[in-house]
Amino acid sequence: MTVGIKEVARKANVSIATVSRVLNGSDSVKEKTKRRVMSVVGELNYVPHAIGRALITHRTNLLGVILPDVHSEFFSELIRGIDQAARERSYHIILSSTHSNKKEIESMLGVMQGGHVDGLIVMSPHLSADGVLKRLAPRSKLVFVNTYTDGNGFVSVSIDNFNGAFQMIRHLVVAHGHKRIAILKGEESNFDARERFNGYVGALKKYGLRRVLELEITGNFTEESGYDGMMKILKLKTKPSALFCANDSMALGALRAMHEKDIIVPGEIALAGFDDIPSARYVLPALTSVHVPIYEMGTLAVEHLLNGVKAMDGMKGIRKVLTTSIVIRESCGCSLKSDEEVSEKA
Amino acid sequence: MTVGIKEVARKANVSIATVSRVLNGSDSVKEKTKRRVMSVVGELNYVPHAIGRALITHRTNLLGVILPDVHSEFFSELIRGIDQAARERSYHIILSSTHSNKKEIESMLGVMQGGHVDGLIVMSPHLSADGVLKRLAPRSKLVFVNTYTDGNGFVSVSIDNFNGAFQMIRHLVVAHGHKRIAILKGEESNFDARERFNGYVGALKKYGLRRVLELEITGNFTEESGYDGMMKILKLKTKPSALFCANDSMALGALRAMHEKDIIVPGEIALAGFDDIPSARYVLPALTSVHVPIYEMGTLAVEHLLNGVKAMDGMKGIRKVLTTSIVIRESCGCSLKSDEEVSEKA
DNA sequence: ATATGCAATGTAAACGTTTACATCACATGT
DNA sequence: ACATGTGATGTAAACGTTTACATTGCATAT
Repeated sequence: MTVGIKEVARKANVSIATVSRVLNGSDSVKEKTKRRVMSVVGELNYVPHAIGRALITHRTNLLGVILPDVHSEFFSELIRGIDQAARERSYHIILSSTHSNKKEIESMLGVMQGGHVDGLIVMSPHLSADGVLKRLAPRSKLVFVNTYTDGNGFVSVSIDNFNGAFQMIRHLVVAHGHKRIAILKGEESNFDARERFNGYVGALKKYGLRRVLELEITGNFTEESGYDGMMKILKLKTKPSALFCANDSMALGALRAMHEKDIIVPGEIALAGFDDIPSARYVLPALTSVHVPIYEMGTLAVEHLLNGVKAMDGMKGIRKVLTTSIVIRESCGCSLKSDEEVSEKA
Repeated sequence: MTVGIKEVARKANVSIATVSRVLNGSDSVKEKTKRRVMSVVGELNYVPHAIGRALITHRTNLLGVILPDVHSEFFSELIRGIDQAARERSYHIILSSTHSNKKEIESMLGVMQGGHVDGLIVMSPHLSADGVLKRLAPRSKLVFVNTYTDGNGFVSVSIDNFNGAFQMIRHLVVAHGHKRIAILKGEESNFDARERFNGYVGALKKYGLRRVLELEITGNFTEESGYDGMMKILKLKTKPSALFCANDSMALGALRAMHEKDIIVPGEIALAGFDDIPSARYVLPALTSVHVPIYEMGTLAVEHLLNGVKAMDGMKGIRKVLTTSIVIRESCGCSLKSDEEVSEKA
């Protein structure tokens, strides 16, 4: 039905080999022939058949991306980064999201082994790399994003959850003098959540504060659970003077709860989040948060996938951790203080 | 390198044809043989090579999705819907976003003609369907999302921008008695923006209000442009009593501007948006907006693509318009009124 | 015993390319 | 005139499947 290389060849009075050579910008083909072929190609509106080509070249120029059911902002930024970097190298991405369980991930890995993609980017916050990938052919090109790679020989890109949380607590302590800081953390099974919690604990320790178990509430990264968690906190006899939420969605929920109960933020309780989602700057008071370079994480993953091929073979592994930065807005109480006090760097 | 059908065949003492039949759940193959083959398949961890298969079946089980650089919430919801529906039919999607110009879209169409995908979903708010697709092979399976399909014979799914806007204006007029309603519209080239503006104009006319040119400000759907637009409005000698923004991002910007200038919302100026993004419910006052069923639009697009194949051949075309609904929150002033007054339905 | 039919399996072509190798025409050096 | 080299092009195998068609073996009917 569609026009193939043969028709082009016939119409241009050459063999299909020559047509192929022209199309692949080969070295040795006479300029005149080249022009003749190209003219026929244009005339017939011929487009090489990617599948036929892929079969013999073993390259599809497709990258697989496997994501969990991740919140919207994170999702779109990551994809944007990946897609952009991929397209610059004339790759396209084949996407599969909302994967929460092993089964689904493995099904996607099937697509991969099936030769449909040249490489794979996997984000699996609940499953460790080793756990999922026992069966994957070792030669596969693969990079993990924000995934716990317990074994070695993996390539991974992630953000520095620990330090982001650490610095935020540090800020609450040294810039504002908080001593009773609650945390709304995520689920234990979530890699990001764990690390952020560790950062919180680490900072407490570092600055001589004791952990108080009743101030450690577990949510599940949804706005809803943030609201619920805050309600629990507000029932405490001695309330915290500050609350750190392991992501912004929960912080938004907590904020809603506090509005409802007429708690003044940051006057009575200071608030800080993590992720720096767009809404963070539009709520009142504007939310102080930890900014994470999601887009960059995406582009970096692609770059590693497409450049660092040998690195994988060597069983060495690469682990790139992108640095986070805290962005100060109103909810932590900085607007209440003099500029001088606020500007505590590093 | 990887294990192929031949090795399976050899190890199971059958021909590759039989292996193929077993794998495709064919009718006639003896139960015993079937088991033997499957056991070898498991043992060798064999996965059929998708490319080889696609070459002869002419099906890749891949759907192409071409999106413009669309705002994050819309983006992720749409993808979620598409991906979900696709996976239910064991398709995967190959995604290409941030396409703003014709060139990029056509490049993606190349991938399509190249046989890599079985169908295509295209969202192109700035380019009309006819305009873009002159060159596409007519047999291609293709559905448009939120795109102006001026010609016929296209399949499209979109949201009812006109009625969403219309109803919102209607609400502002009949429930709150506004007579001087400003609009912050989007760019003329944007299909959604045009329709929403038309809805605004239509409602004005219907309720006997006159258009006032100085109340029609053009933005570009960004928060920034909403802020700027609002600043312009605030410079007017006689300000509007209400403002309708063609999307929520601009409404958020406008809200920020009003906060800054100490304008009370909705007391002095009522506000309404369009899209019902998540932030809408977290800002203060919570934003009244038009809800759009993005997820459903995605699933519907896939269903049309995969079911309504013949419909396309018939040059008839299908045009599905999803209905929108207004969601009342605080920014329009409803919380100030009695429940009775508010509950004006239909 | 031979023919007939059916169920199970095998053989080989086809899908649309790329590419190693072969061929060809021609110019150059002798 | 002949060998040789070179640049341009053609031939055919290969990639990993599916599937139309051929073949085989066996049971049943005659």
